[in-house]
Amino acid sequence: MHITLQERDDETVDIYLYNTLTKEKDLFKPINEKEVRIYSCGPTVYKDATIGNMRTNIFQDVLRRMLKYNGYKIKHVMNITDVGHLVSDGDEGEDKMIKSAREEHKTPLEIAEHYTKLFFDDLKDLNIEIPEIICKATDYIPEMLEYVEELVEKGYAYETSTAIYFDVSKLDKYPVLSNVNVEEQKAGARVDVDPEKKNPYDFALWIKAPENHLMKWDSPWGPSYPGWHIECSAMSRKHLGEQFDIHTGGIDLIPTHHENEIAQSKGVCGKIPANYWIHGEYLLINGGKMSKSLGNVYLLKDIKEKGYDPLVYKLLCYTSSYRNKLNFTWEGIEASSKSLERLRNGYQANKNGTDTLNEEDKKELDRLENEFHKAINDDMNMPLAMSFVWEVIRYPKKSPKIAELLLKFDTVLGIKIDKVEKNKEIEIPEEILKLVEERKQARQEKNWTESDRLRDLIKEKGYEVKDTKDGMEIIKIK
RNA sequence: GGCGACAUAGCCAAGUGGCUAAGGCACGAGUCUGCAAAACUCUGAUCCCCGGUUCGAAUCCGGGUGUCGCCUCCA
Repeated sequence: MHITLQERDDETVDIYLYNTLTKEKDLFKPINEKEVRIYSCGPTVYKDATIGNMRTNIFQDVLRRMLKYNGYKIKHVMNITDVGHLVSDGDEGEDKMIKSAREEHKTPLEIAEHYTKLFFDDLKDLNIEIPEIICKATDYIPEMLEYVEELVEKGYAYETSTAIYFDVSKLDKYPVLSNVNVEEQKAGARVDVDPEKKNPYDFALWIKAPENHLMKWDSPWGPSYPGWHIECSAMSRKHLGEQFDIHTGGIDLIPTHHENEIAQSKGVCGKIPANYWIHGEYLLINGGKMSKSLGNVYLLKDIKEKGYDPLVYKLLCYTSSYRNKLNFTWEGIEASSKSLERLRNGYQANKNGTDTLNEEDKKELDRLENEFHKAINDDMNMPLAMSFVWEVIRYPKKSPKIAELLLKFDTVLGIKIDKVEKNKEIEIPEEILKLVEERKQARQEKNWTESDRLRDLIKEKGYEVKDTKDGMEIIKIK
């Protein structure tokens, strides 16, 4: 077996990634042989991140982990948007940060700090690796300004009384990711667009600030602030250069944010910044979209409050491809919760296993390891990959060698397969412990009627007692 | 109105022309155990409908039907 993680060797398996640019699964070849450079559009920190947001972060985490499994080093950049993301993507309305600040009676900075912290708490709960570089938009104002000035110099931008706009008609092709006919769409364009815009699809690079605007900076155009798209272009160029390997985000970012990022990049250097654009699909709630008006917005906190390990949600995400809509239901969470428990039990069984593996076993486990590898490399086919994990879990022999293999799989899965849940006993109240002790006594006396009565009584009080070969196990009923 | 996705066993879901259509959860049967739990074993689908291409299709093409998403805020 070759269960130790090592440098890329002769067992290299090709990686295929579905690329929104080509609409195909493309063979992945990084620009640099050893290091993959990734940029991910991170959160706008004006409200709680939903489990939908987290689904995107989970798929990005799997991408990182899969690449590392293949021996690559990663340079992953994620931005934190703390300015410039307006309520409407049509460059209208107020800044989300400012709106949130007003509503919560805080400063934009306080809002940003608050929600940034919550965001990272969620990542930690989900065992999501933190990107190598995290960058806040407000820390890169000079870089953004420079970028806009370059676009103005090169003739891709123009000034109106309210903003500096990008002129999409200067590009050879404007929407490159989606099939939209700009000419046809012009007729139905929004009515209340800025009449000074040259083309309906022109977007704001830099916005002139009204008198008492909370977040503004000095610029050649007076006190002003950045548009939403410029931050990603400026920060990705700063940290990853004009061209890097992979750009990720949620599927909703395609038509506006990512098209505009590409437009900016093409304007400044004539290139599409990333070779592979990977987008995660939506999470649905009970078959429909998640929205505030339907009252079905869930946070990771909600899952935790029901007593589930947050990693149950991560495992739920693995039941479907990141490119398919995934329907969130509590039934699904319960199913994944059972699965996680069984995976962890299976790991422990192997860790304590004493079977010796013969050549045939090793061959079969090698086969499963290889199948797993092929599955994750095939555009992160986690449902398929999981089927091989289960085959390893169900393997008739139990051995620490197999536990090692499962740990190797977990470098990609990140579900803490070696976690042992023993912490719950701490919370058991005195009263219950007394009943448990009485029941233990009854069992020793083989007084089964009394023993069962006490078990029922304990259950009525909200705890479940199970007899295992290592003694009694008490858990709180959800 | 424009663009797009999806439709596989009770539920979730893999599968992109050809071995007996993965896997998980639930249900049922059984082994084990004082019983229960856990663990383990066994059990289920011809792939929305119609037509076509092909020696051969869940997989390709055409036409339906249905569900959902985007174009306006959202990962």
